[in-house]
Amino acid sequence: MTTNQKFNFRNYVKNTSLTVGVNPVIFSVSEDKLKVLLATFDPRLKKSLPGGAILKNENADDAANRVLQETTGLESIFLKQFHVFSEPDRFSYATVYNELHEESYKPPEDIDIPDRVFTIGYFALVNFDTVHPTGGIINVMSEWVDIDTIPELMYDHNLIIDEALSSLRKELFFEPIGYNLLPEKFTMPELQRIYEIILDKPLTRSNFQRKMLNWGIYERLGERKEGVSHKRPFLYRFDKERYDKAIKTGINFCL
Amino acid sequence: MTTNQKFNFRNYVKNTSLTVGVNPVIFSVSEDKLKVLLATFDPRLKKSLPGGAILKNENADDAANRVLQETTGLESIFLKQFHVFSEPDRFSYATVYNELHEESYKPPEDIDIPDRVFTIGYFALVNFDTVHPTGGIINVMSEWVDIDTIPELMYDHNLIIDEALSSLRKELFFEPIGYNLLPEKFTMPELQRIYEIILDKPLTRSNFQRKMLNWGIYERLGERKEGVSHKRPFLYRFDKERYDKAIKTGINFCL
DNA sequence: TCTTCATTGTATCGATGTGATACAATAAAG
DNA sequence: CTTTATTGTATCACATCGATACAATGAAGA
Repeated sequence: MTTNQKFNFRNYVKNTSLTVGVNPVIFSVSEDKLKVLLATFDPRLKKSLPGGAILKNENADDAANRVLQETTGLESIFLKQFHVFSEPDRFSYATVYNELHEESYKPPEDIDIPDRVFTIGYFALVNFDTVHPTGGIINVMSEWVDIDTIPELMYDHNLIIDEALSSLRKELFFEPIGYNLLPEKFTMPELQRIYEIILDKPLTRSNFQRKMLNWGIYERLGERKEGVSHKRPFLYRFDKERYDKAIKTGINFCL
Repeated sequence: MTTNQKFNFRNYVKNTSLTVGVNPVIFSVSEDKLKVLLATFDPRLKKSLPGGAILKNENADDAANRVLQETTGLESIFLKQFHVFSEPDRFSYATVYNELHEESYKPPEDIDIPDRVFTIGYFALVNFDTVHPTGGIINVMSEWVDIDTIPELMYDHNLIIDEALSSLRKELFFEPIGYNLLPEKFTMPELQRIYEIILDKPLTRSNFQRKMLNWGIYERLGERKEGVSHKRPFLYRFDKERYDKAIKTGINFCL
């Protein structure tokens, strides 16, 4: 235990102009593909993730939920913070202006433009069919893009998506979150496709079904799926009560 | 794909005075207990985690490493970001001044004091014996405290420690990080105690040993531990090459 | 020197879980 | 009525797991 010089506020280097924002990576599955919602800020620029600054009275989760709501119209869906991106030069409005080929960049004098922006990465899971993408507040429009064909994005947003996907895969080991990508009622084969698409590898059908049933967190409904040209699969629903009970007795969701 | 109003910088609410910092939760094991390094900023105040602001040319990892170095003298040890704490009112210098019972708080006029501080939580694993705690730059001193007897801390630092411990436990499933708490050469019973202490539950000795050997990431050295009044256990060392190989072929580190 | 005692390395047993395969049931399409 | 694709479930061989047993060992104590 050693004693040091006394703290002095002057030792802090103040970042003169700083913003902290959020960037949700919004995943969905459609047409057998994992998709991410990308935003267009200006058609002349590269695409980017949806995002926004954290406002005065918000915490980070509030901000992420707000951006999600603005962008997808959805509330209270699966949303999880996964990483902060903090490189000093990760963000600069000068870059944006240069890409717009506006005459040499000079910051507007009556507006505060941050020198530095931290962003907190979130990943969200939504059911494709319930979303009607809008541009939110700050973007012109947004659209779903296959995870395999993501173009070069603004700032470090390609990195953010990579990290989001790997965090999503990790999270599958701790929480059975796949059902968030499906409608309320779903079949086992549908759930299996979700896992196969996220993990990008095939799973054995009978073993997958056995494991899901053993978890005991899905309620088999009386009905079966209609309109299929073969044996009709059962419909299931995620059962929060059974899930809580399973958690208490200690279950692991490894595949 | 819908079109929205054009982005306007004025829609951003600028946080007039903002700091982003880091708070490493530094874990070690000693005397069969999991310990956390706590700092004292002023003896009249509650204790807190070590921490500091992210400087102009640093990213978050740089800052966390710097604080760790300032506090423990150690470099390049296990350090991992786990969560951002962002409540609007989580931090206020006014509170600090009030606790000091200084006459009604008035911010110093020549110094920038942030209205709001975000902090990025890190957890670190260090070998107790190699650390000689100092107060770092901003604290008077620091000391090890048992995880079971953490007192009420400043700000939201109790919450940060709780989250750090649960993140540490999660991480054990993905990476065999326990050895970071031990000296370079260690025995299997020593490693088992680390896991038992972190997970706070007993493990069966023979099965633990079998599993560790099956992972094939620890090299058994020729020597055995000396000076024990019973059969001398083998010494092992974490083998980075074997670890990388095991990762490639896909291993899971569940206990 | 001999005995005691705590601890370690390893083998083994039955129970449980896993991957792979098989097969009957079923519902629309032809 | 047959064909075809898919589903629910059973089963087999094998791996892994928890629990127990036991010989080996090295210092401490008699």
